[in-house]
Amino acid sequence: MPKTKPAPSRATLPSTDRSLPIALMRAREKVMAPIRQMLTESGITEQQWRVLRVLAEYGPQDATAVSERACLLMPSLARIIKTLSERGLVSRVTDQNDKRRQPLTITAKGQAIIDDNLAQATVIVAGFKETLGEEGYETLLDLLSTLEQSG
Amino acid sequence: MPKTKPAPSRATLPSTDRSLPIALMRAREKVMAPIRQMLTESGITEQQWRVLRVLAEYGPQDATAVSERACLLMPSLARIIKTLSERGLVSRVTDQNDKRRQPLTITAKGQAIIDDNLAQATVIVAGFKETLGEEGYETLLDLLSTLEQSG
DNA sequence: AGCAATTACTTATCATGTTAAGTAATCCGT
DNA sequence: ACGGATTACTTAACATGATAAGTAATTGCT
Repeated sequence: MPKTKPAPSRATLPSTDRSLPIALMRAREKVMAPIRQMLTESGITEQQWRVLRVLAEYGPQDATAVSERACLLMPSLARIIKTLSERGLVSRVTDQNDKRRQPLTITAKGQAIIDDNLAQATVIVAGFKETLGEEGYETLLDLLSTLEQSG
Repeated sequence: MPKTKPAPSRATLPSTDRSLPIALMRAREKVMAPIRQMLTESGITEQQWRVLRVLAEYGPQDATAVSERACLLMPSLARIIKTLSERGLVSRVTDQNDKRRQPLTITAKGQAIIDDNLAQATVIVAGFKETLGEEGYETLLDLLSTLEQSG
């Protein structure tokens, strides 16, 4: 970050350097960088990875559930599912009890991607955990959780 | 979040519910939601707002500096600047000492948007600060900062 | 001076974020 | 049974995220 003159602005702006939204963004950026790099080698994006992980963790479920768990908006998810489906990483069928729903299932091919990357992903996250220390790590997750559930 | 069956996965996945990347994303989402809503009424996006804020806070500077401060990749920023420039919210000229550089300046019209929204933005952030408490808030920023500067 | 390496940006391409609107199926109260 | 909500997605349109490649100006080494 280049250091130039102070602030010629009229009002007293809360510095962007100490801005919560930006701090959250930078931290996330830092954490995701190595994970994204890992996933690139498997030919999938971070969001596709989240979808596969949710399906692997919670089992077959419809798009709305995946949306909440993977933190993806439905329009994005619709596109992602289409891609993953075409590539044979997930499969979907129409629920005959409620034809609006289309339960998703991870395929063996999709599970293989999880299996191939899980260990390394765990190591990466462990690295950050070590950076913050066990206590700091838990504190951070708690604070983030508090934020998320506020309002 | 719907609660279904546990995990039929082969390996022991670290639960996405306690995943650092996802927690960061959800928290950011929560914080930005009201800010985005506010900005929508001014007809600008969250990213455009960050660019204007950085220019207001640090004064005229070229795109690379804005990129780092506003946490935007250069390709995204190039498009945003084009838009903001066309709308007359920022102006850019070619630096005659180094014709590669194009220092950016916020216009009066751009500054007006900052002035119109600054107070409300401050209130919104103050709300989250209150949620976490003064101590928790500072702790959170410190932990995020530690993360960002690690590695 | 001369040329490779670097810097500051731009363009291209594909994937996602975001909001709004649309569609089909299901639910619900009367 | 029937029509107005609601639900589970899908499409559309525009802006941004991310990687790669391209361009022009500048730097630095010989």
